[in-house]
Amino acid sequence: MGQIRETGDGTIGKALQVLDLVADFGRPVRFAELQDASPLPKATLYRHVQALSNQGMLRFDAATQTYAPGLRLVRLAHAAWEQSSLAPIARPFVDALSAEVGETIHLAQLDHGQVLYTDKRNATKPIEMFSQAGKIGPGYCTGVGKAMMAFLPEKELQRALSAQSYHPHTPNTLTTPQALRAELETIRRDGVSFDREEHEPGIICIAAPILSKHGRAIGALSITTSTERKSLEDLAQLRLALQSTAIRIAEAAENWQFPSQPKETQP
Amino acid sequence: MGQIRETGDGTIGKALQVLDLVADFGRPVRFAELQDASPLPKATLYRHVQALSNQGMLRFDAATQTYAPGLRLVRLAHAAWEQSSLAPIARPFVDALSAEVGETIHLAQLDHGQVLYTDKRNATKPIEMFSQAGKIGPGYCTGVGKAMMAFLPEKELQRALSAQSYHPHTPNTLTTPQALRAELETIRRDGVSFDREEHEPGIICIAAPILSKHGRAIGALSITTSTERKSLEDLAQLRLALQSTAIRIAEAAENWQFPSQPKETQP
DNA sequence: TATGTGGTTTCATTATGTGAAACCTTGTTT
DNA sequence: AAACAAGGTTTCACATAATGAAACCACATA
Repeated sequence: MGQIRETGDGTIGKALQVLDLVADFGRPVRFAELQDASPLPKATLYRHVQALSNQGMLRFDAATQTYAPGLRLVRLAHAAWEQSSLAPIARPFVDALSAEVGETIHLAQLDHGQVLYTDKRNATKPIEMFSQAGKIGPGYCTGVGKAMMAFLPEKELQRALSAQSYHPHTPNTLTTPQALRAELETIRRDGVSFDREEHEPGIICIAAPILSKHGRAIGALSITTSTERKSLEDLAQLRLALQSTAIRIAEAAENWQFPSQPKETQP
Repeated sequence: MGQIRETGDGTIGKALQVLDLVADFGRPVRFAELQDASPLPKATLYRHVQALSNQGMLRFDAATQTYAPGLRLVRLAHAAWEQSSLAPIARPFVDALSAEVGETIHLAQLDHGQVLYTDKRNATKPIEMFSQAGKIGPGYCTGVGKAMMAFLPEKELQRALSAQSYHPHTPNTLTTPQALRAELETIRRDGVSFDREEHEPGIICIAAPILSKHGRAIGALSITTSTERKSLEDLAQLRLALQSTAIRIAEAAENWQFPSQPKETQP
């Protein structure tokens, strides 16, 4: 949702701000709507929208006179997903865990204090694509979000803490930075986090961070279920399976060198 | 001032060109590599790469001193995939076809003369995400590419024809615009296209365009298999299933109105 | 210590983006 | 039909912001 990103990278920053704006609408938008939502003056906005459309970053539908994010993004995201996300490395491990526990699995990474889902396995519906990957979620009330925030260096943590909305999605939602910080302390000790119906009623999960060798959270993994199917105690039983998968993903990530790395010539 | 034809859209175009460049490397790249591959002068390139990194469109890995496409793209692509691609609309139909024929299904759209895959169902491996969607392929030697090009208006067709590389991937590849144009003529009559091991030896497919009510190709659908599993004649048997699915997707797309369209909004 | 390669910053120059306002275009009201 | 309004596009004088040659820095390797 309303994602505030530092502007100030000149024209490029402004143009990308426009791109975000269109994406955040979640539906095709008319120019006038963009104008209302953007601080940029009409003419500037117009030219940027124009340039982005020319470039395929936006798609202009002549019939409805609306702009939507363009297909070029899908192409670029393919590269991003393969290179900048944990997903390709984690995939076999996630597959195995999915088969083992038979519940919904999420793989997530932190992006500017928000949770970005980069992979998913659904127990019942086997096929999930961009419809799930690329989705964003809040950090303060999801298992993966809390698991990652718990292992953030103080400076980044502060930024992340203040970037949260603390909207009370359910009675269980943590609604203050203080409460969240206390919870993160516990999570840091335990090594796992729980979502106790904090985001959606009836939905619970257990999550574990994927830690680099320096103890930084590079992602998180979760097992999600509904209160109808399982209890929090049931989920706690899966802790070992979850954590060992998370650790194995971390190891794989550490050893990961991109195919044909332009390394120094070997002796 | 009367100038030579501009290559891009000013600064925005150049920056996106840089983004493409990084993505096309397919692996993390050093600055110097980009410099070699880009016409932009060092300083300009540097600043653009800098701005894109700040903005999360690129990710700079301090350890390896390399740039890779950033996660922000994944988030944006999610929106693009949902709004600008046929995939969400086509999904249930693709599911059904996949279940019916038990072979690999591709959904593709045309993007600047190139084939952009926006969905896939694999008979054997059920899970495919960004690893497949977002991939691009050539237009002149794939079933979906030819199916879509066959229903392009002349002007766009010419551009698409001249955008092809005509690299002879196999002995069966069509290697001239003339040969391709003739083939497209046939396809336009038949309503389906075949890939007769033109892209990869042993891989064949049957594809059908997804046509708008004006006869424009808005996408294509294919059933792919290997010569070991099936023959071209076998694939031809699936023509009806394929075409009826394509038609149903086209209908669904025509009737598609984005949820809560901002039609008239004055109270 | 020299030498080279990869990366960052400077600075004068001007191309480029900027934004108020005028201007079309299309659809609606009187 | 005329008048109006809203949405969208173009103009133009101006100043910001991008440019690119070259200098500079950091850190390797010889």
